[in-house]
Amino acid sequence: MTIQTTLTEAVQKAVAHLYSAEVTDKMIQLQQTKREFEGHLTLVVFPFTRMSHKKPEDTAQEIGEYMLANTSEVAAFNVIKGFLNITISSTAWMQLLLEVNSDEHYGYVPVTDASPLAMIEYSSPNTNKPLHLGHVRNNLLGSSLARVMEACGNKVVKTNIVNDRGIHICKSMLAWKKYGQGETPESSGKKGDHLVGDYYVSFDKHYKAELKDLMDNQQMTQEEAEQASTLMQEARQMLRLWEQGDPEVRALWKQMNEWVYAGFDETYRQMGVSFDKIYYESDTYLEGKEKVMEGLEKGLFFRKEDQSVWADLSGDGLDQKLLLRGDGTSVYMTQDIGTAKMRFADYPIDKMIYVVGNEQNYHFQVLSILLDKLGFKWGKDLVHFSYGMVELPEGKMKSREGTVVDADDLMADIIQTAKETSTEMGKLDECTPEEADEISRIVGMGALKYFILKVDARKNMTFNPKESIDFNGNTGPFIQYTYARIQSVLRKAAQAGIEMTDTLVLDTPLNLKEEELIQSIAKFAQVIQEAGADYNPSGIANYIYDLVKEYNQFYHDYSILREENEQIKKMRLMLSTNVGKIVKLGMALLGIEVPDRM
RNA sequence: GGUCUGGUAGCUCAGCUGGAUAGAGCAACGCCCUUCUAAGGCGUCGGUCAAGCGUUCGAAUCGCUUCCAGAUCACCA
Repeated sequence: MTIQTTLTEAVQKAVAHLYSAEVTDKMIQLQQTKREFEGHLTLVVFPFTRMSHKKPEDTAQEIGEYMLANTSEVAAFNVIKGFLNITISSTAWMQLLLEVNSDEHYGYVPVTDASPLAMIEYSSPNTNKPLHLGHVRNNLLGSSLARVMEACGNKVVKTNIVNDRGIHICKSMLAWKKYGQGETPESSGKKGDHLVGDYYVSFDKHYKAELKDLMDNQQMTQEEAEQASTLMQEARQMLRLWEQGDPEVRALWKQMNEWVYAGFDETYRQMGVSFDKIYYESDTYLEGKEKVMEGLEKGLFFRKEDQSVWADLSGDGLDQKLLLRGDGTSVYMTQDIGTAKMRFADYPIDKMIYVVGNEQNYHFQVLSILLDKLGFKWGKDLVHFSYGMVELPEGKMKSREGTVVDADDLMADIIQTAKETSTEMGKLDECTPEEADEISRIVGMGALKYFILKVDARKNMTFNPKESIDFNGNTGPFIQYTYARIQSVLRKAAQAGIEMTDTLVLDTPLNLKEEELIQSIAKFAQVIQEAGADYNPSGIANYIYDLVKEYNQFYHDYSILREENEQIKKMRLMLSTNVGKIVKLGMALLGIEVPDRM
């Protein structure tokens, strides 16, 4: 039972007793008291003036007096206008600290067999290009959300849908076949996904050259040239062969995809993300066709003259939507329906969450309606966790202009920068080279992840690869640094032979900063729930920063190990231990590691 | 044009189930390392919360209108 809920009930009792009126939880606004006033929690009494028929000040005074007399946690109160500032007793705070201290996973809701199952899809790469900055935001948000949902008491299945088929894949394959001379990741030393990506670019280059040639020398228009292009025709032919299951094409496809997956695995590992179940579009698109045909038979969809299949969503205020082309091939939507079908068969899904950029808001609106029509129980309230674009200072990333920030390069750069900075500050002087590398990795990745996750997911964000990553202020390293310092204090306490205890009785009251710190620590449970309800991890990031900043001020103002009163010293060590614990738990929800020293 | 997002300090962002004088960091300028890690702490400077109207005891927060920016409305994924 938190202090918040204790007080909420106390207020309800007070109002019932004083004014014989029922009050709902919603009407009770208990907020943290502003710094400039005395007290911990403030009750806004304006809503109760209607029941008391008295001035706000008098109402507050009466409620305050009643609570002081009847609630042991309330130590004092004062009234300013319509605000009742309540001071919680020192012993109540101490009790709360002990409670937090005794719970290794404070704030996490345990997952049981009866917990609902949430499936979270994220990443969703194409196999013809390496991952870039946009994918980084997607992966970090997705894996963080998965951890948050789990902490909120859901069974979680992390899933990935790989787009491994289509004309774009054939382009890479064709280019490799024509110009590759048997190049492999081993022979070139390139990462598999980069190697394949290079051939995708190579196709585009040759294709452009062919178009230019046709237009210049054959007097063709752009459109005619695109039709006449032998390269494009060959790519289309390759796609047809692929669909027919041609052994040679399939073998090449398999080979190149394996290279790509090996490359992706490395990127995922460095990013610290993983999946429980991976789906491939090459498996799901046929299922989608089947499901659509099923819907057609049931009369949910209709066929046009050219044999294409459509859904009429005008009843839902939307347009008609294509589900199968005239030649029977599938479109994006068909594949998503097929993927949903397979997932539904594999897991008892209660909630499906798609982590996909906001440019696809319309797509998911449609998908939700279609899945609902097709009888998926979670279709109607599927969650599209829609996040904003990552923009560069020059504007959007454009592959054609070469302004795409590659995920692997980005991570390597930031880790290198962390290493240089740490070395300059002499932080790595006493480390072995292996330790130095490990700390640099943790700090660099921490900076990157925190920078991206602290921003509200819905919003577009600006990312300056050169300047944005800072190690001071509201950053990952600042939080990691504070954590490392806490661990240092705890090590020194252990060396000094100070025993940690589970119980502690103080003969002197806590000071205000200590009480506020306990209050901030305890807020963690609420923050997790809010992040889960909003499907947005940014609140956790900002909370941890506030907590750490508050602890730093405390750390600066009060000595811990130098404190002479043994009981107070132990209490402060317990306080520090728990700040460290919350920071570690919170950062874990963001997928950020914290080092014991740095 | 329709629909959906967003607009808060020079910059990057918090705050949004309505509550007290709108907060951080960066940048700029001062101060603090003989004291538990200075990736730190303290201070100064910086705001018409895009604009207007409305709802009410009270609006950055809710509603309407306007302006600006982005996304989307494909037989692309």
